[in-house]
Amino acid sequence: MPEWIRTVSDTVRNCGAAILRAFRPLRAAPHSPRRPSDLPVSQLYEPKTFERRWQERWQEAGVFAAKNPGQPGFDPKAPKYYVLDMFPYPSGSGLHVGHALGYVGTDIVARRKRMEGFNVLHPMGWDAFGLPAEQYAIQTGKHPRETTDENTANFRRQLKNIGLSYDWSREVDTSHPTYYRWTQALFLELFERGLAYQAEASVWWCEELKTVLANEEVINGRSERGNHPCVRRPLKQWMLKITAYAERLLADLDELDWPESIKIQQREWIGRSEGAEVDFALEMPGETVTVFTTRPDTLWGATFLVLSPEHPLVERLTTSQQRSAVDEYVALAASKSEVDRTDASKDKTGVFLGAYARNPVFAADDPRGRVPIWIADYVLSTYGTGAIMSVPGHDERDFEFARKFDLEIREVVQPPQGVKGLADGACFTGEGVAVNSGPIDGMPTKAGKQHAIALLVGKERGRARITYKLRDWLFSRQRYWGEPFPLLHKGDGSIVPVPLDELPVVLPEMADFKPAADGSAPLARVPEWVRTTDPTSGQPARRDTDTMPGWAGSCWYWLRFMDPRNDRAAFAKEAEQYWGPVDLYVGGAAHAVMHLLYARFWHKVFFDAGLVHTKEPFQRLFNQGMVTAFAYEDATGRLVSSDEVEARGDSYVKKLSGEPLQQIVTKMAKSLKNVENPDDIIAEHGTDTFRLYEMFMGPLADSKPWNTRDIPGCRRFLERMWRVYVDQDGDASIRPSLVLDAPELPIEGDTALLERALHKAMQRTEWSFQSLNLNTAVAAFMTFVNEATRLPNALTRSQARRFLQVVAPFAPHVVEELWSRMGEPELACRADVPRAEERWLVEDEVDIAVQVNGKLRGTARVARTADKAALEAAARETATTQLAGKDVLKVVVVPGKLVNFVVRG
RNA sequence: GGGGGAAUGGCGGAAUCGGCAGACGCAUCGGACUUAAAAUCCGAAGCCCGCAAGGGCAUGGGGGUUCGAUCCCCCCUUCCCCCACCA
Repeated sequence: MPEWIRTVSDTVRNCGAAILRAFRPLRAAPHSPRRPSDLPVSQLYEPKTFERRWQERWQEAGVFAAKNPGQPGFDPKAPKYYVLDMFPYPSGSGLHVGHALGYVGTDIVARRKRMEGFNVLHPMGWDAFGLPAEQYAIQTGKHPRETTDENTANFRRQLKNIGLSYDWSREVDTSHPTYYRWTQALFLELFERGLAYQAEASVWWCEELKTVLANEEVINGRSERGNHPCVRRPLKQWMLKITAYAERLLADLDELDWPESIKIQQREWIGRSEGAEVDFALEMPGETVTVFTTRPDTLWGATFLVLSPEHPLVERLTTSQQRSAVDEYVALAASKSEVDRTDASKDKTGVFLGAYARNPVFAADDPRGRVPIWIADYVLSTYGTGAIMSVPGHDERDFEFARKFDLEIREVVQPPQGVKGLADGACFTGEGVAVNSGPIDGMPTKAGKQHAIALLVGKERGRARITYKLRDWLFSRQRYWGEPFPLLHKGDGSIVPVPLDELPVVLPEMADFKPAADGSAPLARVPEWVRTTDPTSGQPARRDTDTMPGWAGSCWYWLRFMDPRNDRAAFAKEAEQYWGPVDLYVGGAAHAVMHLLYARFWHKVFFDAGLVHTKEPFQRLFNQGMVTAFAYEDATGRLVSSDEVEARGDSYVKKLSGEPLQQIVTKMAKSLKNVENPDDIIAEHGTDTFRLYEMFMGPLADSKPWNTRDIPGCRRFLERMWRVYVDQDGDASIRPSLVLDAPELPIEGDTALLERALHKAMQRTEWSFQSLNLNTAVAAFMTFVNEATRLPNALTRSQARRFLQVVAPFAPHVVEELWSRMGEPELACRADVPRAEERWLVEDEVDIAVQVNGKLRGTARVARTADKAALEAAARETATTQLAGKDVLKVVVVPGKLVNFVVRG
């Protein structure tokens, strides 16, 4: 017995007698080639009886399996469309309704594009390597392979439950050797191109996690994952030279169809600034300290230098009188949590080194050129040269510092008229005119910068320089659950890649993969894995024991999806030629910087290597909004768990005490018991209701609260739609007028009314796809069904059929069910999309607004083609009383819209 | 502190171009059906005054442009997100 028949009959068996009556033998059998006539068919909308069945049918028919060029069934005439979700990290807690929002949105787009005739690539996979997976594994005592497999199984089940039209034959798992083999191979591409290097770097170290972290993974001195304190430590680490691509990562943003806010964030992160390096001579012969400044025009106002506490010259420059104070400060800065160090609002601190430097723009005997050297933790060792010249007159931080330590403040830029400057006791940081600046006096800031640089170049004391905030990317971790570096360390200290045909370098099995207390890599504890031979030379070698960070696998996964089972290359060139770039990439704004920047970087390296044919991976990016939740707080502002709250009409009270509560909007949180799981909604209302509600909540891009109370509205819509199709009077599976060979009615009277309504719904649906405000499409469906409910006998088979084609991407299961009941032999998801036609969208008669002085005073019904004079005449009639005794000064007539009388008196 | 986004009934939201504010849904109220309830169907409803006809006020607040502003411009308030000593 086929599975779906069993499902239906099980349901029948399990239900009570009352529900049994709802199941009646099918009578419309001649029109339904797929249905045996003895099959019980429900008259009621019961999604459980058919949703799973249609999901299996799609799977069997392979409707969502995308064909690559050269594969059987590939249609070379069909245009391609690649719609990609940001693939999830498969956490132990599973998907909640917020994740599902974007997935449902892209699924609707993918389904619609397929119906429009595109060859659609819509894949899904798992970003399964990384710290959280390992932490979770350690907590539960299970191997991360095991927990990852359990979690991905759960995610896969949840996603399938939502009826998403992924091509599951392309599923990838970044933690699987068949995938990370190619992550390693592509890393070697970067290595061979000199973009991966080892460096002794001052890096973030997290004692709790026993690993180094990238700058981006540390927020205010605490780890992004787990919120553990972090400190800086010098360690030898693998770095990727993303800074070599800074300029292109910046410039190529312009051509992308991305939200402007994301582009701005990326520009900000790359942080290009133009300026100059200036060499200040030290009082030790031949020694200089180099500073970076964006304002070389203010050199004449530099009254002291500040080095970062970590600056290499600090040790040598400190005089004996200052020694103890400096040592204390340096130690303090090193031990201080970065929370304190990076807090911009805190007081400036610092210590004088006792040493002086010479400002190169002043003559050797000019006292203004002798500047004291300080250290302060507001100067970062990792940006510019780790040292600055302080111009307290024209930089807020320097100003604050100078005031605190009573250092000289000199005005060298005159603010424009009316802007406050030093004369008013304020620091002026804008552009003005140079003063007290010798050769550049009188020059505007822009010209002053150029002249100052030319002057420095002439004296060989400086040069123009472009700096980026973007740093090279710390790419190694001393953890277990990641891609091993495919590199061998030879006895002579050289590092060679593992040959491509020896990949993957598989993670060794380890029972205890906890990080070591000293921070050494867990892989170093597997000597039989570490000790190997270099296949090229036959000499003994040691494997690199670091692993790649969690980001590695997501730096190229969209390319693997194009050709996921290729075992000769990461992806075939022909596959990339055809599918690239991603046409629509949807995910949360949380990845605005890191993932999207890293992915662009790798893609550009591949472009240079001739592996891909586009400069950028993602042509259009769309950020889905956050799904928030309602929460309730009592009079004291304390939040109350959702399961203790009861709705009383418009207000909310605490169940036990009856205490009144205030409804607010927050993030979903376990502690508030307001996290929603799609499984629960689907179990209660069905997949289609869940999908519709996800979209109906509001525009895809907006942040909006989940409200379980609203869900029945979508369910009721589907039930109403069902009743429009399924015979309510007799016991057939469908209204007799809708079956395959039903006579087509002439489009007149009520039927013409429905035709108009249908075209309106089609038009609004088309609009909704442009902005991805799919909520308005759902509203349009509801409006049509309301109309059809009012006029059940006027609905023709053609209209019923076309409506299903429009709804199909949104509520695919119920559409397939009704479609097949109508006798359609093919699957609805393979049908085409009917288009709205202009002739059905224009009305013969329209209501125009009649305004007096811009205020609505009535409406007038006029022919669509009426001319301005006729419109005005009709409007005058409507507004007779309001116009009586008034002077009409002007009449504004907007054909088809309104007439506005401007009157006096 | 900087950047981005937002603010419309009791709630979620709608309103292609500057042209009838509140579509669609939730909650609410009324009616029909029912022994009753549920479900369903039909209907009401922004707020204020009024028996009504009608009028006034309304898209966070204040100004402006316009015959006309949820929409464009300026100022302000609140909320959300991101980044925060980058010289």
